[in-house]
Amino acid sequence: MSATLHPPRNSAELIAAHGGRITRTRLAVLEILQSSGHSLSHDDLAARLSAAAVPHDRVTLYRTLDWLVEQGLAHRIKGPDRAWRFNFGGENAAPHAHFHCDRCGHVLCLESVRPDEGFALPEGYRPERTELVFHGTCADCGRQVGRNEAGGS
Amino acid sequence: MSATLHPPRNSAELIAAHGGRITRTRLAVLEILQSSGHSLSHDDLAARLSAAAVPHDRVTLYRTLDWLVEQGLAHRIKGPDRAWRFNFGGENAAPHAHFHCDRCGHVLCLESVRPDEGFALPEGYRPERTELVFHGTCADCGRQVGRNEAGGS
DNA sequence: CGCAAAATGCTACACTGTTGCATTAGCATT
DNA sequence: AATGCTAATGCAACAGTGTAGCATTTTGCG
Repeated sequence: MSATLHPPRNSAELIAAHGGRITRTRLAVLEILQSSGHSLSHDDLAARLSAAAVPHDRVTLYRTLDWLVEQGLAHRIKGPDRAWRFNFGGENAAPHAHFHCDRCGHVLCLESVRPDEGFALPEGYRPERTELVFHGTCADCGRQVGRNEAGGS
Repeated sequence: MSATLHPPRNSAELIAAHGGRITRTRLAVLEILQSSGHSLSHDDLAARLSAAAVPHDRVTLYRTLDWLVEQGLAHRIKGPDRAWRFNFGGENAAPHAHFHCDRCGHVLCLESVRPDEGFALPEGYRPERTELVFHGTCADCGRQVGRNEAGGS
């Protein structure tokens, strides 16, 4: 949001730039999100924190995620199940579609697909936000399937 | 499914035609769904059953809804919250978009809007099903807002 | 350092949905 | 109408996801 010549680069700077205090959980979560290729659920995050031996509390993790989303440092996405997914960024993210892979379960952002196409809604409806989600096989899983089929398993 | 000249009309016939036993809960749920103008959650249904003095059990209601969906007699839709919505039909329903009204909270089917438009996904993605949901103000609520604003509240 | 506010870590709870299992009831058949 | 098989129910218990309240700790600042 600020027009500094040196925007914050690392997690600690990012947090501070948003007026938040730098804490163990915020740092770790931000870094995990930044390094993940796809969105992560609360549960995924908790597992990775444990794996990294970062002590944490369920509730604090929920609150940390809420805060990151509030600050525009993370992006909250619906998953195929009842749990939210989170990924890094969102600050400068334009509306985009998502992809739920039926094979690996990952939820991916399709930045290149805009849901704002001109749909003709019935008279009287006033849409303000459009959610577009594809379900199927993602690029990674598609490659694996192709390989297996080619191999003639 | 069957090509009879006299397709089942009432709830009991519908249930029987699908090889199910005719029970209190199934009858009541089907009738409530048929007479509702918008989709209903498990909780909505439970409330209406209570209002109609139809004794019922939480679990049985869940199972009844599962069965109706399985049989194509009902249609299961995601809501804005974590709860599913259900509406009558689905048997001969083509894929269509949905509308979540931010004002009244209703979830509506937009049968006229098809999500199968030609979106250009990145290389390798194989979509099999597309979910298209609009969030905003529905036609009913839009009318009310218009009236209030015109009245100069 | 010392302080105030922010953030944490508990515990407890709410909501949505599922599982297992003994019991009941629908319905086809006698 | 009675019988019997099995679908369907009702109950209790549990699982996953998320929230509320509140005392305690930590952070960052002056």
